[in-house]
Amino acid sequence: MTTLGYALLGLLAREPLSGYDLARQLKHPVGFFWPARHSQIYPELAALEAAGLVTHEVVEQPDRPDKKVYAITEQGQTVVREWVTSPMDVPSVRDELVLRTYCLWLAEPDKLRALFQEHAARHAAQLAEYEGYEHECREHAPEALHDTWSPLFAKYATLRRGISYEREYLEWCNWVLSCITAQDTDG
Amino acid sequence: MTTLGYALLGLLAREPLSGYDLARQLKHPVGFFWPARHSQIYPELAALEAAGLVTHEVVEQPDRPDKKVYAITEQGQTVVREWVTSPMDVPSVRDELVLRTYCLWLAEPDKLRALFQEHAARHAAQLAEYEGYEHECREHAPEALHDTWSPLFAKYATLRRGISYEREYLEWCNWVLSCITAQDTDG
DNA sequence: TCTCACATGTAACTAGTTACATGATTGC
DNA sequence: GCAATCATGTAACTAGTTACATGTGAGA
Repeated sequence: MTTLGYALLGLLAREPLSGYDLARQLKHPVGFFWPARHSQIYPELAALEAAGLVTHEVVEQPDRPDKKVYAITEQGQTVVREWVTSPMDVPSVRDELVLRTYCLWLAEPDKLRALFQEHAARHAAQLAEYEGYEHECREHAPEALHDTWSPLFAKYATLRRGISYEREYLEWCNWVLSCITAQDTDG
Repeated sequence: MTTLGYALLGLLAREPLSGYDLARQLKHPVGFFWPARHSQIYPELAALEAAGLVTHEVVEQPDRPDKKVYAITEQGQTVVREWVTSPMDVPSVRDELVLRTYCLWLAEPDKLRALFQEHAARHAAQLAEYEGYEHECREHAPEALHDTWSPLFAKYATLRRGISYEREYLEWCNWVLSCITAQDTDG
């Protein structure tokens, strides 16, 4: 089993979805922490079905092309439930901006400032998007936030992580900017 | 050029190193944001040399096996300097713990608590390590922190990022723990 | 003698990306 | 007629991981 396989099972444990819908969810909002393209999703679904973890039925749509709607099986539910709390190896984080920061002393000051300004803007935008989702969550289902074992709380918890991650990243970008701007005339 | 190639050039822009030394640095401290194994590093060095970005000389050591010490060329310096501020596509972040969090409603409460306790401990340990490096940095070369275009400031800047990242992650783990512990009897 | 750190490589595999490929239906 | 969204697939490539492979020298 690949991690993507578990990701798909996790989504299908909430509701039956087509490959297309799964691809959409793996862009927003799940895609913020586990993105995947359709070219990876379709073969993975076939593998999950071969393993007996999901089934599909073809749903005919009058106004749109037919689709295959996948549903999780009993066995699939067992597998995903076990996975959630199974031992995890230390994840490897790769961040190209931090790598570039390690080499920042080589760069031209003006271009460097532009780079960090761009990233600050990106993270500010992402933060705003997460905060929008969080607001929706609070408005739409405030009771879910108190039921820790509801799917909605799980979504809320990932949003909290996204928000604090982006806020922290943004603050760091601004700190770097303040450092490299203070020494404007040195470069 | 791969990102690893630039990472190696960035390290060699600071000082000449052997493949073995590069591998060590790509575990600690650079490895915290761009890990790589020796099996990837040695072929990459050969590619960089073929492209004229680095050269090597064999250094004989009386007490240890001979080694190839790589040095960056003029051309290599130009390439790495350009790269630092070149346009960057939006990086894709994959975090399996956040993915699992999205599925946390499926899990057994006790096991889930254990999972988050383990991760909280990991991030606390990583935070302590970064803070140790930062302390060293401050003690050893306090003047570097005021010279934004020194290699030491660049290192310090990545450390600041590591520290705030780990602190934020740790806080989030503890927040999740407080949520799932408050509802102890529900599961 | 055995283990550890130093030192350098190759081979096989896996996950993920990019590109290729097809086709329905709606709205401009 | 053309572009956009919905819908599903395959092929080729790239980066990264795991495993295989070899050898030196120091110290216990």
